[in-house]
Amino acid sequence: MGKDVAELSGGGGERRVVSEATLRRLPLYHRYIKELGQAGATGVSCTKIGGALSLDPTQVRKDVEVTGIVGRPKTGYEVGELAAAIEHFLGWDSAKEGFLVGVGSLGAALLGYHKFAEYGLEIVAAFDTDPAKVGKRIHGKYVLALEGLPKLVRRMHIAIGIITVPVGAAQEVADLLVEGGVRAIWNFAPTHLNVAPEMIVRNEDLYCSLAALSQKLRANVKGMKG
Amino acid sequence: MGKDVAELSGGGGERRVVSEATLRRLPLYHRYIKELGQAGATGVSCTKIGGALSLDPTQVRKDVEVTGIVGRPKTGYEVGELAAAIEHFLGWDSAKEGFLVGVGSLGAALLGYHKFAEYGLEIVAAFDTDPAKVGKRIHGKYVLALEGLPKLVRRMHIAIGIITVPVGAAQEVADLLVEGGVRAIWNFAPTHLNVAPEMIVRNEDLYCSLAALSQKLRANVKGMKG
DNA sequence: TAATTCTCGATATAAATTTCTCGATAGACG
DNA sequence: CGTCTATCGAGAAATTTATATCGAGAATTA
Repeated sequence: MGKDVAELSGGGGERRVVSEATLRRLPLYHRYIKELGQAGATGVSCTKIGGALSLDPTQVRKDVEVTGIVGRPKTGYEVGELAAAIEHFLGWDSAKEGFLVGVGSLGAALLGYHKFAEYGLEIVAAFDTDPAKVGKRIHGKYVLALEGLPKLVRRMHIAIGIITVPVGAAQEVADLLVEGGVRAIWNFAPTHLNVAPEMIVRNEDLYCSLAALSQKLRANVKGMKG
Repeated sequence: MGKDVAELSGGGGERRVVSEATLRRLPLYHRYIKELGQAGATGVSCTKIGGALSLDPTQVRKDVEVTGIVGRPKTGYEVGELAAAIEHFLGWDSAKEGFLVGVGSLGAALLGYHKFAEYGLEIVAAFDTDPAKVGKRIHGKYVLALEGLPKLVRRMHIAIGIITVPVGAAQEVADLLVEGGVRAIWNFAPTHLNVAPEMIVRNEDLYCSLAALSQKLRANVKGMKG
């Protein structure tokens, strides 16, 4: 249940399975080699990437391998090629459209993240129940009433729903998004969503993150005392 | 390098190592049993938790075990006890103070998350370089000039630094926080921070998260086609 | 042109995590 | 009061993930 892996058809038609950990590291590599490219470099090696990001070179190589790119001994990879390979693998070269629901402070902040477009996501509209917000534009995106959500999702073939509503409304919104036919949900509400298992759900739970940090801090203190 | 585990002295003085994955799941359990408690329930079983959160019951049991709590067969755990055990284990019962640096839209949104206090973090002040923001109050928190940051961190014994500045300024801010003596950094800037290895750094990289979602979506489409 | 060095790619090893299996015990029920 | 069921707790197995090792090929240098 809930294996943290993703399947995809590889270049030759065979399928590969990629770990969640790899998926989280690939964007880091991409960002780094982009910087290198802007600095004028043309080649990268896994050793170099690993050194810059405090990671094991072997691991970098394994991660990079899943994109299907092949490097050359001594040289490594060509910066542009590797960047393109990662972009393609992660699906950034085929942007998907998304709706954001819940224009609170976090939702509004996300609407301002215009760089999402570079990462395969274009937020085309926002939704809220607050009449004071409906009809306005925030960071250039129109805020619409929640009622029309499912129909619009279906009509516009929206693939991604972003939930930035309070906990109490999250499940309801998720249901509306699923009803409309989104295939993935990016959930910023700190709660577990009950949706069909084939739905792609990604929980962005700040409290969970904080918990991990908090625990490490506590363990750290105890460790110093003892 | 970078083992994702945390040590802590257990109840009897021995040390346990907890995986990052467990650390991320514990808050989910806590939230669920809190809901149960508010609904009037007094007892929970791992089976029940697992069922509600779509997780394996055995895994829930293993996770819960690290808090040191002991359950009773047939009954499970007492709701209040389990909640308290998780809270203590995660360090939520001993709040740490933090500074937030970078009062952009995301930073301002985080300043409004008053619930952080329940999770062991109290943001006591914010910092920014923008003179138009300095001196104002946002969500009740004062915005101060960046210059005084290290001194104030040291004087007030601030443990946590939250970075919500643009990428270009992140490393610089991290250095200031470290200089002041914070022990943990919660980094929302999409970049790798170079700090001493004993520092606790938690990266909250939305683009990486989005990448994972994007890739799964792409893999999903391919899978359906083929 | 040959030696050297660096890095990829594949294989093997080790570690960690999740899952499974087995008693043991407490509560429910007749 | 005895039987039955559900759940904990602990140990073992299986799966995943990360790390280390080795050989081969390409660029640099002498």
